[in-house]
Amino acid sequence: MPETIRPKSDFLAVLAERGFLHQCSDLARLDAKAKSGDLVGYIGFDCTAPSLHVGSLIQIMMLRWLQKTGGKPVALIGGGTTRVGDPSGKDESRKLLNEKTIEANKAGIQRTFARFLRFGAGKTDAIMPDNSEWLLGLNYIDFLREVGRHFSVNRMLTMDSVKLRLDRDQELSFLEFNYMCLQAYDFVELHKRYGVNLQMGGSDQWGNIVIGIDLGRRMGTAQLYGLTSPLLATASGAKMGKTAQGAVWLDADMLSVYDYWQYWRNAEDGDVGRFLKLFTELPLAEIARLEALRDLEINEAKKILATEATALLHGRAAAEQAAETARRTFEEGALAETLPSVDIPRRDFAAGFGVLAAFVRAGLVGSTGEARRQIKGGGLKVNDAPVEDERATLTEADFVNGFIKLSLGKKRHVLLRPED
RNA sequence: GGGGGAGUGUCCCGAGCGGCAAAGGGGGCGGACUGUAAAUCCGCUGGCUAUGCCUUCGUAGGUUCGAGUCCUACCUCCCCCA
Repeated sequence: MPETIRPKSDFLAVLAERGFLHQCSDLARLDAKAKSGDLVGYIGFDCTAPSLHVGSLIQIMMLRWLQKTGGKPVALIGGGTTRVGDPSGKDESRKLLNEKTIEANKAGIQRTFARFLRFGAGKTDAIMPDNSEWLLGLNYIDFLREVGRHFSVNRMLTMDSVKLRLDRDQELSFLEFNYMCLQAYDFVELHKRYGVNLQMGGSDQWGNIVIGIDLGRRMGTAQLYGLTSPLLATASGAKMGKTAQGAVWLDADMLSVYDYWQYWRNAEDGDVGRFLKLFTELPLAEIARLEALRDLEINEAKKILATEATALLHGRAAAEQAAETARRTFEEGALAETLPSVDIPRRDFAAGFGVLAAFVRAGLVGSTGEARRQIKGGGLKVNDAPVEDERATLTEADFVNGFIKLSLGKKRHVLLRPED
């Protein structure tokens, strides 16, 4: 459907040609709105973790493009909804996060946004409100009378997210059912407070967004718009953002710049073009050239993807350093002292540091048992030599240029750094 | 309210005559092959101070030399009837 209309606004043109568009509530009028330059778009983010991960990157990029094409981006933090706890996590005893944790998480997430968006008080400067500002003070009866009467249960029952659960006889709690109401209310409230007129999100948010638009109409706001991005999966169908080591975090404290670079470097061939369009700002002509590369040559495109995507998040210098670290490690087989490292007190090596414990400490394996198994399978190396004996120990004699290099498989490396 | 069924390795799905660290998948990790890719093949996929010890099958008790397996109560979910 995006192909049928040629957007006239820069914003929608960019989204369409770079592959961000999935659904849109009223493409033509939204296009006109964007062209007139008073588009204020928001996307909601949870703050259940101290950092966002790659799964949110596509949304962040949409906000970034919005700002770059003359709109105002609003990154809504779900401080209020986080306090309730996302009920979709099955029977997983939803841990209620305390206020302090939520505040800390917010701070972490804000750091990431500051990389992609320009915050401030100007017309197109980004803002980051928190829905706890209006949700926590809600009075149930008042809410029902003023807002609740505008929700049509008939309509809500036809929403995919609801229908799916009902059809499969899966429980849908009242709390969950209300989740979309709160989100719809957020939209209207953001419109009143900040003039927000567009909500964006992943395709799974479509229903919630539409309900918000409806609510706005019934409550007499100006016309609101909705737009979703496609659900991202890798070419072989896996969900994005999860790797062996867990989520691909955007905060450098939770995932090193080097590992972030590696994540993109290891993209599948079939994903390179799409990822370049979504997660870098290279011109489309350049991307077309890169994605046409085949076989060995596509590795060059992957390196560019990794460096460009990393540069957006961590800065050009850090990205180039990660690229250089990878080059030394993989292409020269040399020891790059810029690999991720772990500090170990020097005295631990005096009596010999057990290899099993060393790999656990480096975070490459989760337990000594796993280390043992990996040794059996030939997966662990110390200074590039396979570990044969699980009882081996590391001593001062093993230091090469001041480090001991531990490897899991061919790709994951960590340096042990003695600490006095 | 009555009747019937189900909850299994804390990633998921799922088998399990009283001897079980528990079949089989998926996913993940490692190895081989490659290009730090995909596909394919092989191995691994509770913890530890490790020829042994500890902890796991919804929860709590009980029977037994021994319980995921039998009994009792409870919790949660599903189906049928009212």
